[in-house]
Amino acid sequence: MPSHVSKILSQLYDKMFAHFGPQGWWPAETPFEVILGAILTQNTNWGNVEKAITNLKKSGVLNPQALAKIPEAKLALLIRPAGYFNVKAKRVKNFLHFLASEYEGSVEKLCAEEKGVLREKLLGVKGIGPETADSILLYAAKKPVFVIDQYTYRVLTRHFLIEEEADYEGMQDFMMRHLKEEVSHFNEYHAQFVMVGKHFCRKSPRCDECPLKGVNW
DNA sequence: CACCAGGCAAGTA
DNA sequence: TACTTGCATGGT
Repeated sequence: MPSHVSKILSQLYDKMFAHFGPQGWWPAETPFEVILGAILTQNTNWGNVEKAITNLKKSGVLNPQALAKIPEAKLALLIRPAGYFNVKAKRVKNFLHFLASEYEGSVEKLCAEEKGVLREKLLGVKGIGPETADSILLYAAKKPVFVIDQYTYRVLTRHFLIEEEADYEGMQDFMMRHLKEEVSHFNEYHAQFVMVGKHFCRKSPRCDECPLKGVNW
């Protein structure tokens, strides 16, 4: 028996999906690329991340082994278009050290780790916070985890589905409590939140044109 | 020109 | 504990 909130969330999803169509996240060719993208896109436009990824690919270092060998300063120059390149170079290096020491440098082994254990271990890496960890869990390791971001917060608060004071864990609990635990659905739902957030629910919202306008509950 | 972008850690009081 | 600040490029 679906709860009232579950029905609302289902309506929201249907409206967004009808407007934007399937997003097919994450836009990457390999799980390792997903992980790098998750770190590089922190507070950064995805287009800039793509430039950085392209640089890594052209330099032939878009794999854990090659990337671990190049100096941090060199890495920073390659990812320069993604912004915050010095901090992000360190964060990528932190992750690579973690991958080497905990999973013998194997992304496949990392992805085979149990969900809760992996989440805690990822959060132990300096530079990987809740959103980055959950993006890795969902989009690289295919674990059923709902990713929360600023757009999620804006949509949920502006539609009075959660309180303004809600934190990351609170929003994640809310979503996961009311949705069927399914990787493909968590994947697409989060992507739809980002799309509606980008186009209609910014700091200067276009609520009158938003596909979520007129959802009745 | 101002504002924004798929966060996080470190510093301050 | 609860705020604030630094990090930085590139598109609109």
